Amino acid sequence: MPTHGRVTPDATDRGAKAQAEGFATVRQAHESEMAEDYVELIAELIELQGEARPVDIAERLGVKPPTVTKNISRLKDAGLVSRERYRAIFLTPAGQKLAEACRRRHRIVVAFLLSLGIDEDTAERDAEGIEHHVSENTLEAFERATSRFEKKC
Amino acid sequence: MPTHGRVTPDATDRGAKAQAEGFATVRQAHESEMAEDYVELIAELIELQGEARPVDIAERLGVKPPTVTKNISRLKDAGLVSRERYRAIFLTPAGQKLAEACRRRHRIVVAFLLSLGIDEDTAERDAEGIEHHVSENTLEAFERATSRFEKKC
DNA sequence: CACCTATGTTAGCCTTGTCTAACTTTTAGG
DNA sequence: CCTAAAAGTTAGACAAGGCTAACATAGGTG
Repeated sequence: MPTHGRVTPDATDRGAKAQAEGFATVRQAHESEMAEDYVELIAELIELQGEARPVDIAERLGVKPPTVTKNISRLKDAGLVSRERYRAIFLTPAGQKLAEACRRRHRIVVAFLLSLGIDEDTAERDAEGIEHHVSENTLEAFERATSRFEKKC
Repeated sequence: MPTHGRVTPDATDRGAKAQAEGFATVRQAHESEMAEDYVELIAELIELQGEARPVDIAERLGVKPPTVTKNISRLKDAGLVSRERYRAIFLTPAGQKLAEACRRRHRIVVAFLLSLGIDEDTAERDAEGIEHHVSENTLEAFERATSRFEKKC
């Protein structure tokens, strides 16, 4: 018997273990967020301007240039970007693949929020945070729901 | 005229400044995540077992006890919990208020995901990450959409 | 009531991601 | 082609949030 005032889990308690796994998932997502945000932005900049330079990345991320230098070198170690000192940044095949997945996810989340009637600024802002925590499962549900809403259902 | 191969922002570019603000918002959300997760869980444990003890918090968060000790002392500094050494943890009025807001948000996000046809485990998991990045605006849209779906619209 | 085990804390380390200050390289203009 | 400004890097600091190892306390039980 439990020592304290502990009771059998009731209906609202999905169990400590499941909950712990959920939090672990969130912590893991946080670890890949930096990489995802960078490659997504790099892909965007290459599309927009032909190349991604640290100064632009810093401006759009709202961080200072040294932060970008340090993080880019981490991405290089991770095999996501290729780059030589003082030159523009490019994505490796692995980086391109990740960027494409992130951009797809981002597009789906934004489109879904817009279909809910949320204004564009809010949709973009919230999507930036939400996208890293959406499972493939949920993403597909978003896609289905978006078209349902678009059909004025 | 821009120096490089830079072009006038096209339709898909919402501007560097807006984008930077979005990322700043996400970074700010990350700073309050720890506090929100803890107070939410503490409230849950108090409801479930009458008190919140570090060992249970650690188990449910999936972290080790020393991590809980350190973070609880941060929350105490922030005025969200009250507690004496070696005793159970309780929420201050400020902590209770925050916990209530978090639990409401959590409930809304979960209910919304469920209404989309997502299974319970996935809904709980994704909600854990998503809830910290949902603006009040979006939260209200979720509420509206949930009832729309429940009406089998 | 003394002690063993659970629980809790302290100390110290690590990684991530941010910053400022100072230095280096590139590059555009005269 | 030389030089100043813009861009990039390095060095070093710091806070957050994890961890392990070792120590401290509280409380139920023999």
